[in-house]
Amino acid sequence: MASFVRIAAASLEGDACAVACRLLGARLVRVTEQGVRSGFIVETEAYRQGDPASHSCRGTTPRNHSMFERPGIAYVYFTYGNHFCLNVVCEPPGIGAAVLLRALEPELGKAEMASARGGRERDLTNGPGRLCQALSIDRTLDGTDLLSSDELFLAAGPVIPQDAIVATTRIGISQGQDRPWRFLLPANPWVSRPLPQGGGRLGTNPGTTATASP
DNA sequence: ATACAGATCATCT
DNA sequence: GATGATCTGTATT
Repeated sequence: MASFVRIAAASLEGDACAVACRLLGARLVRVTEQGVRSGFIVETEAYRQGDPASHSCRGTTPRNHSMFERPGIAYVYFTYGNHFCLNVVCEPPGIGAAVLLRALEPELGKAEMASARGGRERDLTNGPGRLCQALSIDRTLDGTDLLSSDELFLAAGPVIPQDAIVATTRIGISQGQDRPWRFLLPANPWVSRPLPQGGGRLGTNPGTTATASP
């Protein structure tokens, strides 16, 4: 059994954009009877308090109540009649802010991911619905504490330099389209889609490239 | 390469 | 009845 170093609670607390950047490079780990599946987070989106694109912006419902829980809680929602998406809550209870995990670079358990999902290897985890299917994440995991759970948790990964991160506008929303709150590692082949025009690096060294692999 | 319909359900008007 | 933090298969440039 692989050993993982859990990520510090403090790294999940704070502004959703900051946490979204901090989560890049971290591992998402899923443990079932099938074994261990894990991947490096290579793409995230921030959904903040008062954000018109966020499920939290019109208050709690039975669907989204876990988004108003404490940092480190998983918000898993069902959408478009077919798909689940996984978020990490990042603000104190009652605020309603979270980071959507949009793409992973597969690490362990690729065969189990493929059997859970089918399709091409390249499409295993490059999208929020796909990664949930590959890791067998559904609404039964809504509300899971990603800091303490043994079946779904976050673990440390390689440190990603700020200048390897690009911020772009978010995907699939109709409100708040101007906000550049999608964060990705543009050199990594597992992102859900290539850079649109208008993305900007956060750091100061535009020549740098990086992948999430250690 | 892009463009669409269809799946199928929680939530809102 | 419409919309949506999506993905797939099929059709067309």
